[in-house]
Amino acid sequence: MSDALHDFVEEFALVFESTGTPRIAGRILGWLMVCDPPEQSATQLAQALGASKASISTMTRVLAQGMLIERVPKRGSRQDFYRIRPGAWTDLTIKRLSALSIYTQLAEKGLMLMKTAPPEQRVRLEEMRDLFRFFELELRGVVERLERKQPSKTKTKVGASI
Amino acid sequence: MSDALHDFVEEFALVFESTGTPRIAGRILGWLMVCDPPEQSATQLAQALGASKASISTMTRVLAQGMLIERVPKRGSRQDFYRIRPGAWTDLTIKRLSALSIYTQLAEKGLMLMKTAPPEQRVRLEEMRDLFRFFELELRGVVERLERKQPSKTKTKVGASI
DNA sequence: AGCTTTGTTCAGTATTGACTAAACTTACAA
DNA sequence: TTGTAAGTTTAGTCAATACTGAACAAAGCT
Repeated sequence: MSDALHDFVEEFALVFESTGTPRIAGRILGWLMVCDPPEQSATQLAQALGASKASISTMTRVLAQGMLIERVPKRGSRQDFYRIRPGAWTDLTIKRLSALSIYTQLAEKGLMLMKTAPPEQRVRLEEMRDLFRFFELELRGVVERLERKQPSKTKTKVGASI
Repeated sequence: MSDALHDFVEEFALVFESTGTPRIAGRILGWLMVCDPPEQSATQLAQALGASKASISTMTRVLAQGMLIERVPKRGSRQDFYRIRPGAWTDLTIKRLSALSIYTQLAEKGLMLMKTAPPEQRVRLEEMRDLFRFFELELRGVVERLERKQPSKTKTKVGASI
């Protein structure tokens, strides 16, 4: 693995780390974005990234649960091979954007509690709620346009947790 | 501070914590969204949230730098009063969405490194780049429509770091 | 059966960072 | 000047957690 590529993977990992995932998960993702061949065994990953088998094992599991990577079977080998799941970025980003709706819910919950409060007390939460409702609405449009652009790739699954 | 309100503030803080900010920052924000009156002194915050003056001091500074709250001067008192900055949520969310462009840049940087690689090696990064370019473009539309909706509130400053 | 390769689990380490207490500063008031 | 009320800074504690090493498990090969 070349030095420049190593730096790229590291930067990738740092960006990813800033969103809450452990650094090794980001390294795996970054590496799987550029490696040759695109499928890599756990052992290869551990070697390329200088990480322990233990880390690779747990992180591949997490990433696979989060639908970012997938196990790919390989005839004649009992190693586990992993690769970036097609559509991973689309799904991940839409999932994260959808998560904004939690702020709508928060504002609504707060307004319930302040039912009897005078209007000037409520405006703060009302503005917040309206804003995030707007974003929710806009997101629907974005997803629709994206689906029109790449018919196969957008299949936002629910339940995955990254 | 009522029990239900206390729970709300705590939930608010937890949601916020999941995006990387320390819990007390979320508590301050949540409290400032519902408190009466909407301006609160550092001492009041410390008391209402059961936090140390030290935490309040550092966190109000961070939140103020991040343009989420603002100091409001009060005639005849030398206490510092804070309140939610109008437009805070709008600016914060747009800032976070704009931050997605870092992924475009990541993909582009990777493609630079893989200039000479065969196309089938590059598709992974190309798809990623195209996707985030699409999101960047869409975001511009969203911001535009938002500005039309609330002319005064969207003035996305740069440089603030939350 | 024994050996080797691969991956998983678990206990322990080490680092990060949120939070506080206490000392320090500033500013007003009597 | 002394006292009080507010906020800031700093040093230190505590908890969370990422990561590893080593023991373990499974699965093929000879």
